[in-house]
Formats: sequence, C-alpha cells, structure tokens
Amino acid sequence: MNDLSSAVLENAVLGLLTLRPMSGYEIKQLFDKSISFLWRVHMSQIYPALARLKEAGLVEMDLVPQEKKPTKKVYSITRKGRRALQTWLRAPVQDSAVRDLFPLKVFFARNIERETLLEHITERQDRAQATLALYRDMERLFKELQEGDIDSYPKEDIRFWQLALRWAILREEGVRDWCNLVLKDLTQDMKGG
Amino acid sequence: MNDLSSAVLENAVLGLLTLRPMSGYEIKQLFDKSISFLWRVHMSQIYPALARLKEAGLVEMDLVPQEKKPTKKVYSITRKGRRALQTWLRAPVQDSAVRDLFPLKVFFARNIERETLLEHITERQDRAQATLALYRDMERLFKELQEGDIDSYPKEDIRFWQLALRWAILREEGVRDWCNLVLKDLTQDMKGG
DNA sequence: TCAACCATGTAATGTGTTACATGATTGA
DNA sequence: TCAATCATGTAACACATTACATGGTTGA
Repeated sequence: MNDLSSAVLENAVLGLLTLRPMSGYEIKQLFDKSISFLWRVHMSQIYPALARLKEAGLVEMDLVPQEKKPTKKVYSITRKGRRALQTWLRAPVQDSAVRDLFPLKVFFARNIERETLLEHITERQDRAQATLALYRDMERLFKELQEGDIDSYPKEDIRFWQLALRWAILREEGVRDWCNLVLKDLTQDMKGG
Repeated sequence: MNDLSSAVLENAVLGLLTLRPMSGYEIKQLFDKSISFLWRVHMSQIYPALARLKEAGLVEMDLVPQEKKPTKKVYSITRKGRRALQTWLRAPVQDSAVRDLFPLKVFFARNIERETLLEHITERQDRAQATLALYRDMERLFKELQEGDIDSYPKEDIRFWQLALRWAILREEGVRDWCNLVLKDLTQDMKGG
C-alpha cells in the first residue's frame, strides 16, 4: 500500500493535524489524551507515518528551533491532506478484526482449577473499574474543554470525541458486567452442587 | 519467542486438542464454530503453529490415509502439551491491545457531512443486529450440545464456551446501544438546532 | 460445468511492539 | 542523583493478512 488511502494510522494523524500543526511528539501526546481509549500507538509508529504522509504530499514540515529544547519538526496538513482524510472518512467502515484474548482463558477453563479462574476474573473486573474511573475523568475533561472556549479544541470536535468516548465506556461496562455474570455463575455452582 | 509459553495461537490450538486429536483443517473448522466470536484465525496461521508445537514436543502427529480424500495429519496433545496449556491458563492475563477502529470515524466526524456519518452508524448497527442473530444461533447450538451427550463436546467444556459467548453478546449489544445513542444525539440536534 | 469442500502448505506484505541510540533540561 | 519530560529516529522481531500453489471429490 503506497497510496495511504486505507492506512488507519496515517489518517488518524491527518485528523489530529486538522486541529493545529504539531510535531510528532505532540501528536503522540494528543493521541494519548484523546484517541487512546480506542487505540494505543507507539512513538516509533508516528515518525515513519509522518515520513510517509510527507512523501505523499499530505503534510508539510517546518523546522522550529527552540531555546533550551531540541528543534521541533512541526507538521501541518495540506489541502491535499484534507481531501485524503475526507475520502477516508466517507468510505464505508470495514469491521476491525475481533481479538478478545481475555475470555479465551475462560473458554478453556475446564483445564484449570476453579479458584485460579475466579482470581483472573476478579482481577479483570478490578481493572475494568479502574479503566472506567479513568474514562469518567476524561469525560469531565472533555466537558471542561467544551465549556471553556479554547481555539485548539473546537467545540464541534469535542462533541464527537464525547460520543467516541461513550463507545469505550459502554465497552468497559460490558466487561464489568460480564465479569459479574461469570463470578455469579461459577460461585452459584459451588454452593448449589 | 521459541518457548511458546506466551504464544496465544499455540495455546488455543492445544486447548482445542484437549477435546480430541484433529488435523489442521479440522482445528480451523472447530475454531470457526467456537472461538471465532472472540478471535478469527486464518488457515495459513494454523499449519506453522502446529509445526512449532510439534517441534516443542507439545503435540504428536500421525498420518491417517483416507479413501478418496487426501491423507490427514492428525495431531494429538502430549502430556507435556497439557502441562504447557495449564501453565498458560494459570498465568495472569495481560490486557489485549484495544483497537476499535470503527468509532474513529466518529471521532473525526467534524470533517465530513452529517448524512454520511449517519449512514455509517446505521450500517454498523445493522451489522450488530446480524451478528447478534448469529450469536443467538450459537447459543442454541451450545445448549443442544450440552443436552445431547456427545463425547467430543464434554459438558464441562460447553459450559465455559457459553460463558465466553456471553462476552461476545454483551460486546455486540454494547455496539448496538452505542449506535442508537449516537443516532439519537445527532438527529436530536438536527431537529432542535 | 462450476462452486464448495477437503487438505496441505509457502511467500510476500503489512502492522505492531520492543529494544536500541542520543542527549539536554527540570523537578523531587 | 534519579526519574521524567522533551525530541528525534532506526532496527529487530512478532504477528496478521493476502496471495500463491496444488489437486481430488461431491453436489447443484
């Protein structure tokens, strides 16, 4: 694939650059503060993606020297880049591959002790609670961003961010509920049988 | 990694081989009929995995010639394989990487027309309904397997399969509910604004 | 006759993760 | 002094996907 039209990372980077020009480092930070509930990326993925975008003419790069800090490479989206992003956004969505590895251990749980399984589930549930707490914090942050009027985070964007965050919240609530269900099912059996 | 202790595919194959000896082709079929709601694999992943398992002494292979069909390579799990599977199942679960690409288009939806977005969401919701229908069929099938007593699907296994399937059902119901939420939020705005 | 099923694999490509490599500044 | 933050990348490895390669049987 050298036309980038279906490269997800590249389009996500373009999407973030519609907010304002940024360096690779800043893009990664914003990724962590926003999209991370849908998808985590590594620093080492960002730089090659920016290189590919630049070569395709979808972004431009400016060198910005700083005092007491290394010189930044600040990227901005080009008109061609905006068009490419829109084309990608308009294209029908193909389902991303399912790969839920956690419940696999439940699937094969016949082969281990009941207690070990219950520990796994309890730990997972704890993590779900912690994750949900994080998401609630994010929700509050988004609300603040929307009320306080900051150029760099336009309200129309924030609104869609909130909807996307709701996806992650519903997903994690599902995990929490499922853990509950499994714990009930397995302990009920221990008492009753 | 050449000890396979954290290789998920290899352990999943071992897990299926606890039911009965199978060829690569049969393993793939069973994968599709059972684990597929958590994780889809390709035929081309199975054969190399079996080769690695054989080399590690976790499975044994027998050639079974057939009439009017190609000779099968039937793999069985060894005692060492059972131990390896248990070690993997007992190990604490690390979260699998989140990578929900569908709501990304919502995240960046400021850049496209409202109508296109609504179409995406509606399509996704339709697919969620179709997937849920499939899962309900699977649920019925699992129940039948549990009632009818077939050697190749022991009841204790089926019980855990049902719990794992519940995960997938909750996940897909979450998607459906989220689509509803987004549709409401966006159309409400069109009327009210 | 044509597609689907049975049965095995290899090769190329794409994507993600971890480790390596460098080096200044700031705050605990 | 030690970790974190700012700032850039490369290289190796792991894992997933698609295409390539072969060839007989069965049923519509």
